[in-house]
Amino acid sequence: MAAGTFHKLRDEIENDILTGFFAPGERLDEVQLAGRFGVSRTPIREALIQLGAIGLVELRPRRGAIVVDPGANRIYEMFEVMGELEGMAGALAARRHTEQDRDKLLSAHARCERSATSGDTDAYYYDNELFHHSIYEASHSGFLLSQCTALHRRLRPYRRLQLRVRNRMKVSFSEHAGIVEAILAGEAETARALLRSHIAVQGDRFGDLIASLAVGDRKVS
Amino acid sequence: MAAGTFHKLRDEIENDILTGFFAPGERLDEVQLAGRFGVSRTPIREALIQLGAIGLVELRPRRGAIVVDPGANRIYEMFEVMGELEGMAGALAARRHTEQDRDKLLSAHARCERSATSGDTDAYYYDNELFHHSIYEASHSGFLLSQCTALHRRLRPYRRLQLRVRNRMKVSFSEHAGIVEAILAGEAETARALLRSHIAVQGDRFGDLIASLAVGDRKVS
DNA sequence: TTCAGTTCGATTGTATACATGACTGTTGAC
DNA sequence: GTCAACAGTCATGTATACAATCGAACTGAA
Repeated sequence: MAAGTFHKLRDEIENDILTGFFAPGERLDEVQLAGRFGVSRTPIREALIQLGAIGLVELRPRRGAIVVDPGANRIYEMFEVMGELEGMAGALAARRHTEQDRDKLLSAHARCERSATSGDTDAYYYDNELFHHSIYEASHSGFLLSQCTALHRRLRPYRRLQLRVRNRMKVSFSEHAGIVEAILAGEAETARALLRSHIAVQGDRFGDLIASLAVGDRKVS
Repeated sequence: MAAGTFHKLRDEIENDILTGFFAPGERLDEVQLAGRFGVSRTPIREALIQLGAIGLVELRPRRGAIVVDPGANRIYEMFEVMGELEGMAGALAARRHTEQDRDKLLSAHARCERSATSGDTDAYYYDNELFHHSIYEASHSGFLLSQCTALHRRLRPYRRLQLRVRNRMKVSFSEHAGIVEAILAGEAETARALLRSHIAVQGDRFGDLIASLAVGDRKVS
C-alpha cells in the first residue's frame, strides 16, 4: 500500500467515528477493519492506538476497542473547557493580532455572513470553523492553537447538530460581529467574555444538546 | 511478557523522556529500545505511537521517532494555557466543592506546609502535585480534570527545575494559602486570578525558566 | 429449570519475516 | 579538490504466524 498508510487509516476511522458511521459504544473489530481497508491488522492497530490516545476510542486490554460514548455530562464539560480556551484565544488575539490576522478574521466573518443570510447550514458550518480558526491563529500561541483545534474537532459532531436548531445560525453570526469588534478594538476581556458565552452550552442550548443526543441514540438501537 | 506490556512500556519510555534520560532531539531507535526492554519491535512501536499522539515525540514517516524539543517559547505557551485551565478549575472548585473536597484540599495544603518549612524540595514537589490535583477534583469536571492532569504531567520537568530557584518553594506555598482561602470562601473569580498568576511564568520567573532550559541544553551536547 | 464448571472458539497481543524507502560512503567526473 | 551520482546498508512499515486470554456455549448436577 502507499506510504503514510496508517496516518490515512487513522483519519479515515476518526472520520467514520465523528460522522457517526461508527456509533458510540460500537466495537471496532481489527480483522473486519483490516478487510475493509485491504490492509493487515498491524496498521489498523496502530491507528486505533492513536485514536485511543486522543480519547475517541477506549482500548480495553484483551477486549478490543470500542467507540467512546462521552455522555451528555462529559460533552457539556468539554464545551465548558472549549469556551474557556476560546475565550483565552480571543483575549490574546485582541492584544496580539497583526494586520494580516485582521484581514483573515474579517474575510472569514464576511464568508459567515454570506452563508448565514443564504441559510446554507452546511456552508455556514464550514465558514464558522474558518472564523474560529482565524481567532486561534491570531492568538499567536502555537500551543493554544493546537489545543483549540483538537477540541474543536472533537466537538464537531455536536456542534453540527446544534446548528440545525432553529435560528441558531443567525444568532451565532450576530454574536460573531461583537467578537470581531472586541478583538479588533483590542478589548481583551470583552472578547473573552463574548467568546465564552458564544461557545458555552447554557440555558436553552443545554436542552437542545440533550435533545440532539437523544436523536443520535435512536440511531444506535 | 506479562500482561499490559505496552502500557507499561509507554509509561517507562514516557518517564525516561520526562526525566531527561532521553534528551530532546534524541532519536528513539525501535530495535535498540526493543533490546533494552527485552521485547520485539511491535509493542515498542505501539508505545511510541501513543507518545506521538500525546505530543511527547515526533513521528517522522520512514525516518523514526525523535523526542520533541518544545523550545522556550512553546513551554511558555504551555504554562500560559495551564494557568488558564487551573484558574478555571479553581473557579469551578470555589462554586462546587463538597465537604470531602474541602478536607482533601486542606490536608494537601497541610502537607505542603510541612515540606515547605522543612525545606525538602522533593517532598514539596510531590505534595504540590497533590494540592493541585485536589483542586482539579474539586472542580467536579471530569474532562477538565483529565486535561489539567495531562498538561500538568507534560510540564512536570520544567516545574521541577523551577522549584530549585531560591525561595520559589516558600513563595509558592504562601500563594497556596490565598488560593485555599478563596476556594473555601466560594470566591470563584479570586481563586481564578490567584491560580492564574500562581502558574503563569511572568517577570523574573521567565528568566528563571530560560536559565533552567540552558542548563538542560548543556547536558545534551 | 437454573446455576456452576469446563471446554472450545474467537480475538487480541507479541514475535518474526519481508519489502520499501532513507542515509552513508565511495567513486567518478568536472 | 569539490560536487554529484550510485550503490550498499540499515531502519522503518507492513504482513503473517503464533501464543495467550477472554467470552460464550454446552453439559452436568442440584
